[in-house]
Amino acid sequence: MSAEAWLHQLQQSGYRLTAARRAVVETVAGSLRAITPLQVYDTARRRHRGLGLVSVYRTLERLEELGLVQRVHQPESCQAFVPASRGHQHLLICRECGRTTHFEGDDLQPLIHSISRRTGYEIAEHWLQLFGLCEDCQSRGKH
Amino acid sequence: MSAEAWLHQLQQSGYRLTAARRAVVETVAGSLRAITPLQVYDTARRRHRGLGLVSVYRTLERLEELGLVQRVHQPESCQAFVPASRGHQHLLICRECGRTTHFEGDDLQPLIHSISRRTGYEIAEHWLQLFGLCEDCQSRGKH
DNA sequence: TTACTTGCAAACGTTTTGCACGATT
DNA sequence: AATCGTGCAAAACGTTTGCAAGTAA
Repeated sequence: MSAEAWLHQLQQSGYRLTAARRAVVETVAGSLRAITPLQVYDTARRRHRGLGLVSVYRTLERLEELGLVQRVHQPESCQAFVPASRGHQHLLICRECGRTTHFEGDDLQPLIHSISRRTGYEIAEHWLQLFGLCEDCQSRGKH
Repeated sequence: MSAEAWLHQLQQSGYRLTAARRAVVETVAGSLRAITPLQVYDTARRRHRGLGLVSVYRTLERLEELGLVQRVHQPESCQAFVPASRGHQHLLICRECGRTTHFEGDDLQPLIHSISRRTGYEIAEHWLQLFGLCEDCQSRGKH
Protein backbone atom coordinates (compact mmCIF):
# COMPACT_ATOMS: atom_id res chain seq x y z
CA MET A 1 0.00 0.00 0.00
CA SER A 2 1.22 3.45 -0.82
CA ALA A 3 2.08 6.31 1.46
CA GLU A 4 -0.91 8.18 0.07
CA ALA A 5 -3.25 5.43 1.12
CA TRP A 6 -1.76 5.41 4.61
CA LEU A 7 -2.17 9.15 4.91
CA HIS A 8 -5.71 8.84 3.73
CA GLN A 9 -6.42 6.19 6.30
CA LEU A 10 -4.91 8.30 9.06
CA GLN A 11 -7.16 11.14 8.05
CA GLN A 12 -10.22 8.92 7.86
CA SER A 13 -9.48 7.82 11.37
CA GLY A 14 -9.66 11.37 12.62
CA TYR A 15 -5.99 12.19 12.69
CA ARG A 16 -4.63 15.36 11.20
CA LEU A 17 -2.26 15.41 8.31
CA THR A 18 0.94 17.08 9.35
CA ALA A 19 4.41 17.40 7.94
CA ALA A 20 5.78 15.10 10.64
CA ARG A 21 3.31 12.36 9.84
CA ARG A 22 3.85 12.70 6.13
CA ALA A 23 7.57 12.33 6.53
CA VAL A 24 7.30 9.25 8.72
CA VAL A 25 4.64 7.63 6.58
CA GLU A 26 6.53 8.23 3.37
CA THR A 27 9.61 6.71 4.93
CA VAL A 28 8.01 3.60 6.36
CA ALA A 29 5.39 2.82 3.74
CA GLY A 30 8.06 2.44 1.12
CA SER A 31 10.47 0.38 3.15
CA LEU A 32 11.22 -3.20 2.20
CA ARG A 33 13.29 -3.60 5.33
CA ALA A 34 12.54 -3.64 8.98
CA ILE A 35 13.58 -0.25 10.33
CA THR A 36 13.92 1.07 13.85
CA PRO A 37 12.44 4.32 15.11
CA LEU A 38 15.89 5.87 15.02
CA GLN A 39 16.42 4.83 11.42
CA VAL A 40 13.02 6.22 10.54
CA TYR A 41 14.00 9.44 12.24
CA ASP A 42 17.26 9.74 10.33
CA THR A 43 15.61 9.05 7.02
CA ALA A 44 12.42 11.00 7.54
CA ARG A 45 14.36 14.06 8.64
CA ARG A 46 15.54 14.44 5.09
CA ARG A 47 11.93 15.11 4.16
CA HIS A 48 11.09 17.25 7.13
CA ARG A 49 13.97 18.99 8.82
CA GLY A 50 12.28 19.90 12.06
CA LEU A 51 11.04 16.37 12.74
CA GLY A 52 11.44 15.19 16.30
CA LEU A 53 12.14 11.62 17.34
CA VAL A 54 9.09 11.77 19.56
CA SER A 55 6.85 12.23 16.57
CA VAL A 56 8.35 9.16 14.99
CA TYR A 57 7.39 7.11 18.02
CA ARG A 58 3.93 8.61 18.14
CA THR A 59 3.30 8.08 14.45
CA LEU A 60 4.55 4.50 14.52
CA GLU A 61 2.20 3.87 17.41
CA ARG A 62 -0.73 5.16 15.39
CA LEU A 63 0.26 3.18 12.34
CA GLU A 64 0.50 0.07 14.44
CA GLU A 65 -2.97 0.68 15.87
CA LEU A 66 -4.34 1.02 12.37
CA GLY A 67 -2.64 -2.20 11.34
CA LEU A 68 -0.47 -0.46 8.78
CA VAL A 69 2.83 -1.43 10.32
CA GLN A 70 3.88 -4.35 12.45
CA ARG A 71 6.80 -4.85 14.79
CA VAL A 72 9.38 -7.39 13.71
CA HIS A 73 10.79 -9.63 16.39
CA GLN A 74 14.31 -10.86 15.84
CA PRO A 75 16.82 -12.71 18.00
CA GLU A 76 18.95 -9.61 18.54
CA SER A 77 16.30 -6.96 18.83
CA CYS A 78 12.60 -6.34 18.58
CA GLN A 79 12.54 -2.66 17.79
CA ALA A 80 12.05 -2.65 14.06
CA PHE A 81 8.89 -2.18 12.03
CA VAL A 82 7.71 -3.09 8.54
CA PRO A 83 4.59 -2.35 6.56
CA ALA A 84 2.02 -4.91 7.64
CA SER A 85 0.47 -7.43 5.34
CA ARG A 86 -3.21 -7.59 4.77
CA GLY A 87 -4.70 -10.72 6.22
CA HIS A 88 -2.70 -13.22 8.18
CA GLN A 89 0.72 -13.73 6.77
CA HIS A 90 4.04 -14.90 8.01
CA LEU A 91 7.39 -13.24 7.86
CA LEU A 92 10.63 -14.11 6.20
CA ILE A 93 13.46 -11.91 7.38
CA CYS A 94 16.98 -11.46 6.09
CA ARG A 95 19.40 -11.63 8.99
CA GLU A 96 21.86 -9.49 7.15
CA CYS A 97 19.94 -6.54 5.79
CA GLY A 98 16.57 -6.87 7.49
CA ARG A 99 14.70 -7.21 4.24
CA THR A 100 11.33 -8.79 4.94
CA THR A 101 8.96 -10.74 2.78
CA HIS A 102 5.50 -11.88 3.71
CA PHE A 103 4.25 -15.28 2.76
CA GLU A 104 1.04 -17.19 3.15
CA GLY A 105 1.41 -19.79 5.80
CA ASP A 106 0.84 -23.34 4.96
CA ASP A 107 -2.21 -24.55 6.70
CA LEU A 108 -1.18 -24.77 10.31
CA GLN A 109 -4.68 -25.52 11.54
CA PRO A 110 -4.19 -29.28 11.85
CA LEU A 111 -1.04 -28.76 13.92
CA ILE A 112 -2.69 -26.12 16.05
CA HIS A 113 -5.67 -28.33 16.72
CA SER A 114 -3.52 -31.22 17.66
CA ILE A 115 -1.41 -29.14 20.04
CA SER A 116 -4.52 -27.64 21.53
CA ARG A 117 -6.04 -31.05 22.17
CA ARG A 118 -2.82 -32.39 23.59
CA THR A 119 -2.04 -29.49 25.92
CA GLY A 120 -5.45 -28.17 26.83
CA TYR A 121 -4.48 -24.67 25.74
CA GLU A 122 -7.00 -22.58 23.87
CA ILE A 123 -4.89 -21.21 21.06
CA ALA A 124 -5.65 -17.72 19.84
CA GLU A 125 -2.73 -16.62 17.77
CA HIS A 126 0.40 -17.89 16.13
CA TRP A 127 3.65 -16.55 14.80
CA LEU A 128 5.70 -18.23 12.15
CA GLN A 129 8.90 -16.53 11.14
CA LEU A 130 11.73 -17.67 8.96
CA PHE A 131 15.21 -16.18 9.13
CA GLY A 132 17.85 -16.39 6.48
CA LEU A 133 19.66 -14.53 3.77
CA CYS A 134 17.95 -12.79 0.90
CA GLU A 135 19.33 -13.27 -2.59
CA ASP A 136 21.20 -9.98 -2.57
CA CYS A 137 22.96 -10.75 0.68
CA GLN A 138 23.85 -14.24 -0.50
CA SER A 139 25.62 -12.92 -3.56
CA ARG A 140 27.19 -10.10 -1.61
CA GLY A 141 28.67 -12.71 0.74
CA LYS A 142 30.23 -14.69 -2.10
CA HIS A 143 32.38 -11.85 -3.44
CA MET B 1 16.44 -30.44 33.82
CA SER B 2 17.10 -29.73 37.45
CA ALA B 3 18.85 -26.83 39.06
CA GLU B 4 21.58 -29.24 40.15
CA ALA B 5 22.25 -30.23 36.59
CA TRP B 6 22.45 -26.60 35.52
CA LEU B 7 24.88 -25.81 38.30
CA HIS B 8 26.93 -28.80 37.32
CA GLN B 9 27.01 -27.66 33.74
CA LEU B 10 28.05 -24.17 34.75
CA GLN B 11 30.90 -25.66 36.73
CA GLN B 12 31.90 -27.96 33.90
CA SER B 13 32.09 -24.94 31.68
CA GLY B 14 34.62 -23.32 33.95
CA TYR B 15 32.34 -21.06 35.92
CA ARG B 16 32.47 -20.88 39.69
CA LEU B 17 29.60 -21.87 41.88
CA THR B 18 28.52 -18.88 43.89
CA ALA B 19 25.55 -18.03 46.04
CA ALA B 20 24.32 -15.57 43.45
CA ARG B 21 24.39 -18.15 40.67
CA ARG B 22 22.74 -20.77 42.81
CA ALA B 23 19.90 -18.45 43.67
CA VAL B 24 19.29 -17.46 40.07
CA VAL B 25 19.58 -21.00 38.75
CA GLU B 26 17.27 -22.41 41.39
CA THR B 27 14.73 -19.75 40.52
CA VAL B 28 14.81 -20.12 36.77
CA ALA B 29 15.36 -23.85 36.38
CA GLY B 30 12.15 -24.59 38.22
CA SER B 31 10.00 -22.04 36.46
CA LEU B 32 7.16 -23.12 34.22
CA ARG B 33 6.57 -19.55 33.26
CA ALA B 34 8.50 -16.99 31.31
CA ILE B 35 10.04 -14.64 33.83
CA THR B 36 11.83 -11.34 33.44
CA PRO B 37 15.18 -10.48 34.98
CA LEU B 38 13.40 -8.32 37.53
CA GLN B 39 11.08 -11.15 38.50
CA VAL B 40 14.05 -13.46 38.80
CA TYR B 41 15.71 -10.88 41.01
CA ASP B 42 12.71 -10.55 43.30
CA THR B 43 12.30 -14.28 43.66
CA ALA B 44 15.95 -15.24 43.87
CA ARG B 45 16.57 -12.64 46.55
CA ARG B 46 14.53 -14.75 48.90
CA ARG B 47 17.24 -17.37 48.58
CA HIS B 48 20.17 -15.00 48.68
CA ARG B 49 19.59 -11.66 50.35
CA GLY B 50 22.60 -9.84 49.00
CA LEU B 51 21.88 -10.69 45.39
CA GLY B 52 22.28 -7.83 42.92
CA LEU B 53 20.22 -7.34 39.80
CA VAL B 54 23.43 -7.22 37.83
CA SER B 55 24.21 -10.80 38.75
CA VAL B 56 20.83 -11.85 37.51
CA TYR B 57 21.59 -10.36 34.12
CA ARG B 58 25.04 -11.88 34.05
CA THR B 59 23.83 -15.31 35.07
CA LEU B 60 20.98 -15.29 32.57
CA GLU B 61 23.51 -14.39 29.91
CA ARG B 62 25.64 -17.39 30.81
CA LEU B 63 22.65 -19.69 30.93
CA GLU B 64 21.58 -18.49 27.53
CA GLU B 65 25.08 -19.14 26.14
CA LEU B 66 24.96 -22.65 27.51
CA GLY B 67 21.55 -23.18 25.95
CA LEU B 68 19.89 -23.69 29.31
CA VAL B 69 17.47 -20.82 28.99
CA GLN B 70 15.91 -19.08 26.04
CA ARG B 71 14.34 -15.70 25.62
CA VAL B 72 10.61 -15.64 24.98
CA HIS B 73 9.34 -13.13 22.47
CA GLN B 74 5.82 -11.92 23.02
CA PRO B 75 3.72 -9.17 21.47
CA GLU B 76 4.02 -6.94 24.52
CA SER B 77 7.56 -7.64 25.55
CA CYS B 78 10.61 -9.74 24.80
CA GLN B 79 12.36 -9.67 28.11
CA ALA B 80 11.31 -12.95 29.64
CA PHE B 81 13.19 -16.24 29.82
CA VAL B 82 12.23 -19.89 30.21
CA PRO B 83 14.24 -23.07 30.58
CA ALA B 84 15.19 -24.12 27.06
CA SER B 85 14.13 -27.34 25.46
CA ARG B 86 16.61 -29.84 24.24
CA GLY B 87 16.62 -30.07 20.49
CA HIS B 88 14.52 -27.86 18.31
CA GLN B 89 11.12 -27.28 19.75
CA HIS B 90 8.44 -24.69 19.44
CA LEU B 91 6.75 -22.66 22.11
CA LEU B 92 3.22 -22.44 23.32
CA ILE B 93 2.70 -19.48 25.61
CA CYS B 94 -0.18 -18.52 27.84
CA ARG B 95 -1.02 -14.86 27.27
CA GLU B 96 -2.43 -14.59 30.74
CA CYS B 97 0.12 -16.14 33.05
CA GLY B 98 3.11 -16.67 30.81
CA ARG B 99 3.15 -20.41 31.30
CA THR B 100 5.09 -22.00 28.48
CA THR B 101 5.01 -25.45 26.98
CA HIS B 102 7.35 -26.81 24.37
CA PHE B 103 6.10 -28.95 21.56
CA GLU B 104 7.65 -30.75 18.64
CA GLY B 105 6.97 -28.88 15.46
CA ASP B 106 5.17 -30.55 12.72
CA ASP B 107 7.50 -31.04 9.86
CA LEU B 108 7.93 -27.58 8.44
CA GLN B 109 10.62 -28.62 6.00
CA PRO B 110 8.33 -28.87 2.99
CA LEU B 111 6.97 -25.39 3.66
CA ILE B 112 10.44 -24.00 4.25
CA HIS B 113 11.73 -25.50 1.04
CA SER B 114 8.88 -24.16 -0.94
CA ILE B 115 9.27 -20.66 0.47
CA SER B 116 12.98 -20.82 -0.12
CA ARG B 117 12.50 -21.79 -3.74
CA ARG B 118 9.84 -19.17 -4.27
CA THR B 119 11.70 -16.27 -2.66
CA GLY B 120 15.33 -17.10 -3.26
CA TYR B 121 16.11 -16.73 0.43
CA GLU B 122 18.46 -19.19 2.03
CA ILE B 123 16.58 -20.07 5.19
CA ALA B 124 18.61 -20.77 8.29
CA GLU B 125 16.25 -20.69 11.20
CA HIS B 126 12.59 -20.60 12.04
CA TRP B 127 10.38 -19.68 14.92
CA LEU B 128 6.94 -21.06 15.50
CA GLN B 129 5.06 -19.82 18.50
CA LEU B 130 1.49 -20.28 19.58
CA PHE B 131 -0.25 -17.96 21.99
CA GLY B 132 -3.36 -18.70 23.97
CA LEU B 133 -4.75 -19.55 27.35
CA CYS B 134 -3.59 -22.48 29.43
CA GLU B 135 -6.17 -24.67 31.11
CA ASP B 136 -5.80 -22.94 34.47
CA CYS B 137 -6.34 -19.50 33.02
CA GLN B 138 -9.34 -20.69 31.00
CA SER B 139 -11.12 -21.95 34.09
CA ARG B 140 -10.07 -18.92 36.08
CA GLY B 141 -11.73 -16.76 33.44
CA LYS B 142 -15.03 -18.63 33.60
CA HIS B 143 -15.67 -17.98 37.31
C1' DT C 1 47.17 -17.12 46.04
C1' DT C 2 45.06 -16.20 41.96
C1' DA C 3 41.60 -15.20 39.14
C1' DC C 4 36.87 -14.97 38.92
C1' DT C 5 32.67 -12.92 40.72
C1' DT C 6 30.16 -9.74 43.18
C1' DG C 7 27.28 -5.52 44.23
C1' DC C 8 27.26 -0.73 43.86
C1' DA C 9 27.01 3.36 41.33
C1' DA C 10 27.14 5.46 37.21
C1' DA C 11 26.57 5.37 32.30
C1' DC C 12 23.81 4.10 28.37
C1' DG C 13 20.34 3.70 24.80
C1' DT C 14 15.57 3.57 24.10
C1' DT C 15 11.01 5.01 24.97
C1' DT C 16 7.67 7.95 27.45
C1' DT C 17 5.85 12.12 29.54
C1' DG C 18 4.93 17.20 30.68
C1' DC C 19 4.47 21.26 28.58
C1' DA C 20 4.15 25.61 26.00
C1' DC C 21 4.06 26.75 21.29
C1' DG C 22 2.39 25.95 16.59
C1' DA C 23 -0.51 23.99 13.02
C1' DT C 24 -4.72 21.70 11.13
C1' DT C 25 -9.37 21.57 10.71
C1' DA D 1 -11.56 29.35 17.35
C1' DA D 2 -10.94 25.00 19.09
C1' DT D 3 -8.36 21.10 19.26
C1' DC D 4 -4.88 18.35 18.00
C1' DG D 5 0.00 17.72 17.19
C1' DT D 6 4.70 19.24 17.69
C1' DG D 7 9.47 19.51 19.45
C1' DC D 8 12.08 20.15 23.40
C1' DA D 9 13.74 18.85 27.77
C1' DA D 10 13.47 15.87 31.34
C1' DA D 11 12.08 11.61 33.28
C1' DA D 12 11.63 6.79 33.26
C1' DC D 13 12.93 2.24 31.96
C1' DG D 14 15.78 -1.74 31.21
C1' DT D 15 20.40 -3.03 30.58
C1' DT D 16 25.48 -2.60 30.61
C1' DT D 17 29.96 -1.15 32.34
C1' DG D 18 33.84 0.32 35.59
C1' DC D 19 35.57 -0.76 39.69
C1' DA D 20 37.10 -1.94 44.37
C1' DA D 21 36.09 -5.48 47.58
C1' DG D 22 34.96 -10.35 48.39
C1' DT D 23 35.10 -15.33 47.42
C1' DA D 24 35.78 -19.94 45.02
C1' DA D 25 39.15 -22.81 43.54
